Amino acid sequence: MFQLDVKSRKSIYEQVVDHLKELIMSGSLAANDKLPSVRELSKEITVNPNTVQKAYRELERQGYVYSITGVGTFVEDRNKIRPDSQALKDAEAVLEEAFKQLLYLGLTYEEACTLTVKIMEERRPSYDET
Amino acid sequence: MFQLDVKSRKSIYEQVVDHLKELIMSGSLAANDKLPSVRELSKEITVNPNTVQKAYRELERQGYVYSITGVGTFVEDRNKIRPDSQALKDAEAVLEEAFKQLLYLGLTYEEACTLTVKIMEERRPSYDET
DNA sequence: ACAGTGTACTACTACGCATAGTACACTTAG
DNA sequence: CTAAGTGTACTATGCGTAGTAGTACACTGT
Repeated sequence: MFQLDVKSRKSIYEQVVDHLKELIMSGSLAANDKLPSVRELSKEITVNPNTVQKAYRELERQGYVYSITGVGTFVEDRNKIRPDSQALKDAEAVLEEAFKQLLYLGLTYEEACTLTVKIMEERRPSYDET
Repeated sequence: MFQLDVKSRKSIYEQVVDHLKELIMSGSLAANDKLPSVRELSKEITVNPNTVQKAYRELERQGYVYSITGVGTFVEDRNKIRPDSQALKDAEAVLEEAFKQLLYLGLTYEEACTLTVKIMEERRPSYDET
């Protein structure tokens, strides 16, 4: 389903959350698709079932999936996912921080902007709109 | 000198590093300015001297300051600071990740771009070039 | 009935952060 | 020279989080 990066500063469950978010928001996983069960995915990516469950719980909390006891975990309709205002603020802060880091490294303002625009351009075709 | 955010996910020494980087790269601290001593700064922001020393050591490793035993720690000429290629790659990765997070939240590509540009604009006048 | 599912615990380990304390070499001011 | 202040380098300890391991229970569908 996806690969984990052991060298990442991100914890495993965070990586799982982000990977699944990407699959959902890019349309690779359609609404009401069934995710692998906690035990199944844990075997596939060789981590503890608890770690996967923690990721699923977080995804449900944020509204990306819904779970039915005894049945499975399913993808929420991505058109129903509205930007949570607090999460958006957090994401903005991370973005601003990242941009500042470029300046701290010694790049000029113009260089940093050029680089940022380049990164945005590279993400352009990946996300189709409905 | 600056304030710490106890609620931040960032560790204290990382916050110290980033704050000092900002002061250096923005010109608030001039080349060869003396930083507070390890013990002095630790008292001011009420943290352990070891924590401040860890931050100073990291800043020296990255080339932002230089230390002289028995004398103090001083600001490096910010024009001499060249973007370290590995650090630049890391910063790019963080930036890309942050941009992706905007899309995961349900923003359209255009909305995410607009927001990013806005954040860039807000940082424009802060950094004077030499 | 049974297998598979989500869910919820406890216990344990490993690791990084931060604190606390000590020590040493060096420099500068007196 | 002496003393205070500086950077530097350790050890030890407490703490929180992540991850693993194991178990248990309620529910669903065949």
